[in-house]
Amino acid sequence: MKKIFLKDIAAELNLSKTAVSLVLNNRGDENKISKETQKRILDFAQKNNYRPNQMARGLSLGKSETIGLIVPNISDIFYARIAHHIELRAKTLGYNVVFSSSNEDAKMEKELMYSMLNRQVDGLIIASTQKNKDEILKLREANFPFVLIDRHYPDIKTNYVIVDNFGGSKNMTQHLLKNGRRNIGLVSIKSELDAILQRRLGYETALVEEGLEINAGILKELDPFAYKSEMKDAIKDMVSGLTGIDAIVFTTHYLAASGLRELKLLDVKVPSEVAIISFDELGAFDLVDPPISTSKQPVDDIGNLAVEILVNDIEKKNIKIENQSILQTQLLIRKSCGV
Amino acid sequence: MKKIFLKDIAAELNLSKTAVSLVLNNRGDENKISKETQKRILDFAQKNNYRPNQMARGLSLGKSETIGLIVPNISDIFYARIAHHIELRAKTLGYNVVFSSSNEDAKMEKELMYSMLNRQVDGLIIASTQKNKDEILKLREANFPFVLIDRHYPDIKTNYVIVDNFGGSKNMTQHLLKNGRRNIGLVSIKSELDAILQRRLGYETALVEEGLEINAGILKELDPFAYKSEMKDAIKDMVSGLTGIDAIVFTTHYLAASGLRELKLLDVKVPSEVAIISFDELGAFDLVDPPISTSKQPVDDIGNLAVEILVNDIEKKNIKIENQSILQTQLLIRKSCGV
DNA sequence: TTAATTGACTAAATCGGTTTAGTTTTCCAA
DNA sequence: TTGGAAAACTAAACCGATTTAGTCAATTAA
Repeated sequence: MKKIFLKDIAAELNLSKTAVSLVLNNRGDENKISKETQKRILDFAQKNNYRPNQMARGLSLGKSETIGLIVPNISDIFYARIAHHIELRAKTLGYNVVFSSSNEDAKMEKELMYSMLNRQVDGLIIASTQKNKDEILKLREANFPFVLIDRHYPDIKTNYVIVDNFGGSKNMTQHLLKNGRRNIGLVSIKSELDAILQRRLGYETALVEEGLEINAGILKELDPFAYKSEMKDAIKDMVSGLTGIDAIVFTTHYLAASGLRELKLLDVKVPSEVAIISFDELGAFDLVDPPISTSKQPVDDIGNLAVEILVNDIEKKNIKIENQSILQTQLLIRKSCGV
Repeated sequence: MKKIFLKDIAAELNLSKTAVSLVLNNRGDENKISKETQKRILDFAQKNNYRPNQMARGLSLGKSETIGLIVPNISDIFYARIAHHIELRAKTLGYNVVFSSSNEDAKMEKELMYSMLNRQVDGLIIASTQKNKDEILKLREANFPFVLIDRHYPDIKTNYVIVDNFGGSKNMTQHLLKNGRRNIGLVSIKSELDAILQRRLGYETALVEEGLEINAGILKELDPFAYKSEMKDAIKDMVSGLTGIDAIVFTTHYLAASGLRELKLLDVKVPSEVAIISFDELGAFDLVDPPISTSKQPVDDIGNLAVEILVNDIEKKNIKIENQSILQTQLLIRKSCGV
């Protein structure tokens, strides 16, 4: 069975490429192709398993029915899940997904954006490094459809779907306070990501509102790429007699996992000596010893909404969708914070 | 800054599209374009940020410098990790990656294969449902480059990269035997996947070689989509007085996670009453209570090797690469099996 | 009876690249 | 001084679709 092209069908049926193309694109009626001819074309195409060359189609139409997805790292379960939801939703709307990981590298991200644009994606969904302001502005200027997820540029007005990082983090901290913890540390990453700043701010606000002081000594910010090695000292320092904390808020799941590992190595009892809680969760946080409480992000909603906003934009449907969405996280209380 | 095309460059510099195209594809020298002209073209293209339309290029060249990746589910951490390695390796070799999830559905998988072919991917990497023999044969017949990963078709000779499921599973079981467990159950999924069959076979072989009988009552095969709800009964049944097992082998990570959940609900002590071990692992198996022993798959090697074999095939480089690879798993012993 | 309309199509341009088969001009050797 | 080769290009075909602007015959309206 060899490949068959539009012109083959046309030749075989003694018709023009035009007629065949129109019919196969469901525009036979409006172009007054007789019912009979339509049937002949459809049947023949079906029988010979005709599938249009999408490159040719894309070139001609100036679009590709493809969405580009750029995330920091597809092997991060959080982004993998979002990717899955994006994929599913996109498929139901007739779009394919091309993905790539930026590895938190601004240059790479920029490269990927252009690479995808050259591949004629119809729109982009980006969990950005937040270090490509210029490129984002260019995209917007060019009126190119895109949606930011997870991370947005606070001072640029764009479509985005993020979560309430501030609120989620404040909730977590308040929960610890409510349970009598007074000396709560924070382990975060060194980063200018707004999401991370907001989580820190949420933590601080909860403390301040409770009339507590913020103690810089128990506020650790680790290098995003070296957090595993830096974690040992950070934890050791926090639980030492000097600072003697009774709880830790982790601003992201892999920090919590790593932190718990260190706590165990130091034989610190969780939650009796130190309670912990994490923003976002890994797959098995409910199985961990102890099960870790989290502010869970609605990955399904993030993915679905992003696609909907994007496709709405691409197809200029003007269905009214709120395109600056801040979703709420869900506080899941498990043993790790003592109740 | 508006988009600039080949013909714009040509017009601007008073040259032909041919000259510009040749130079931009690094074929100026062999086509005797003067150094000076080459420099003019290169400079102008650079300055104006020229980026060729990949659809046009792809249409013309009949290739796209894109690899298609089909996995059962990108939100499964196992496939997400493989995807990440595939992506990294592909990028260094100049390829992009398009991915899609088949959701274990043969029809969907077939659909995706054709959809990607229509998008002119240069090659495919597939973790197949193993239910599309005909399509795989067609691919092979058409001499289309592809590599199977994780799951292969045992009776079709193709490129593949898989792991030694039999050996890995046998090792796990033998480890439990060595530690004095005699009544070892198996929890697997109902599936014709060769990988799953091999894992079961490895388990059975270990028992038989030890002179033990295989007891169908403690060999559970759950529905792949309903395993969560079926797990409760399966576990309850296995630990009941009648069958009274002292260990369980899980053939995949999510079964282990789910199974452990149920064991905890039933207040079965792991590993003192029942030891467990799992083929493959989630991100946090070392943090779980108790840390779960596993046969760990080399996801990085799987991804890298698959890309190498594929690109070698695409580019017909004939570098000698073994293209039927069976990689070894690594037995990681943790507390869950009692030592 | 004739012009206008409708029905059922088609030829050729187009999308933005790559590539084949030349074309000029210059230079050098016989 | 002339023919062949080399240097430095270019015109036009091509990839496989979509789309614009028609064509031609039959029918309808005036």
